[in-house]
Amino acid sequence: MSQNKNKIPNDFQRKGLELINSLVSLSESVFFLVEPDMQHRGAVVFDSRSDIEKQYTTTYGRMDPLNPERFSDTDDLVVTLDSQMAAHLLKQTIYYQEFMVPNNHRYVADMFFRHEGQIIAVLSMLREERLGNYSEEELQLLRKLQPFLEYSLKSVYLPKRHKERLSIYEKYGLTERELDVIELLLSGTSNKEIAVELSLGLATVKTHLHHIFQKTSVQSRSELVAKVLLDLQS
Amino acid sequence: MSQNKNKIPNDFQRKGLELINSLVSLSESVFFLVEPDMQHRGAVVFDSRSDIEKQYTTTYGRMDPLNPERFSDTDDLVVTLDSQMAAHLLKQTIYYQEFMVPNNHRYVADMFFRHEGQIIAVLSMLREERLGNYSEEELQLLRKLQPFLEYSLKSVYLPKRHKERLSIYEKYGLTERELDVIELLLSGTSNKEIAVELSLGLATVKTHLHHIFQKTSVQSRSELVAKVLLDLQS
DNA sequence: GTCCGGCTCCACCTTTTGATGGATGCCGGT
DNA sequence: ACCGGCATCCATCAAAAGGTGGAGCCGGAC
Repeated sequence: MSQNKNKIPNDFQRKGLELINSLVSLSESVFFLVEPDMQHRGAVVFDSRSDIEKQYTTTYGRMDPLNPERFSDTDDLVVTLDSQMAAHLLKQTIYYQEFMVPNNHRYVADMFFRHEGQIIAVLSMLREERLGNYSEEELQLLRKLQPFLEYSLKSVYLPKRHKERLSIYEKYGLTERELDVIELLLSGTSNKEIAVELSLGLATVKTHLHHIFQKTSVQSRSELVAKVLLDLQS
Repeated sequence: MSQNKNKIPNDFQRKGLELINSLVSLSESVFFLVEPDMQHRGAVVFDSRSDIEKQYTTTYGRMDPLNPERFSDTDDLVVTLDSQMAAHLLKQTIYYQEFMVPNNHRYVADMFFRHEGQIIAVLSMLREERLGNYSEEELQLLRKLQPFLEYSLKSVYLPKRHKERLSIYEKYGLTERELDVIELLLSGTSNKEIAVELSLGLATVKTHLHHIFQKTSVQSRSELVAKVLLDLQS
């Protein structure tokens, strides 16, 4: 229904999705970052129920024929599911039966973004049956879009994110993990959501948070958000 | 001990206090706005326990010989307590005995800021006995500082505050009272503190907040802070 | 090897927040 | 005179957040 219901920053991902969706018909699309350890991060979903992403992350991601781990060594810009596997074989897989069918997906194309050979982000485009498969023209268009998106991602978004983490680190001496937590916190994410996003226990999130509160001398998450957001913009 | 422990924006007040404290010796100082209904608002305290301000607001403010209500019709820039009342009389007052003595205050000078004849803010300067009374030279210095502080207050800080309220109002259609609440919320204030600051019941704060959440479509205060703060800076 | 910091998790508890469904008085417009 | 929006307040409940004092594991420093 509505555009999406996602976290506040990640503007880059949202704008990118808007662009793609304005150029090709999709029933759904997802833009996520890939950490060096291949964990997905900060998924922004366009036009979709949000629990689908959790499903994917927890259970089905590892079965995905388009899992970015399988494309680290290639230099494909855009890959369709059907190019990887014959339709009749695909339809026999658990991945197709238990994940794609229930979510009404039939055709998939993934756009990969790389840095020094490593995949750092993926823009996943999903179509239900009635939209038909991606045409060669559409794939060509997508492949032309990829370089600029990759350029922006690497020259604008990632440096900005890195700069913010660095700035917080320098000011408050937070550890890497605490920075992961505060980054999500600053976009208004709840403890439970942070736990899911970082694959942590709720207790662990609270512990990190407690340390963050001490290091920044605040008494609550909203005071923290207010304080740090003002720090960052000045 | 530490500089102060106050709410995040109010930078103007803090900077003003820093200036004053760098020029004259004070044991404590407070900068607050005065609403049209003469309620004090957004007090920023320099070097002090913070509950003193609550004490003043709830109980002793109305007895204060330097209460701004008494100076609406004057054009005094800086007024000392001793200029209003002979020392031996002052020492007999409940205000002196129950408020000033326990808080270790002896000398007071208030700097008033007016707009169209109405007092809109007060910078209150407090000294313990050992610092001695304000000298005529110090008062002259303070009277020279007043015009620039008043200029900055009226030309920079208040318009900025007004602009922010207006911008939030236009975007989300909040009511006046809801704007009061969100303003404090955005500086990381808890519900209880908001209730005290606005002289409201906790229940009322929650009600306003609930309405704000609906109008801004967020599910929690920290998400609201993140969202609105980003709105404002862009 | 030992020690320490960082990361993870746990149980237990209190406080705060948020949701719900009321109630009242006020004011301004129709 | 009535209605709607606003502001105020209430009780009750559930969920989330936060504090405390642990524990185990790891990897690097000493």
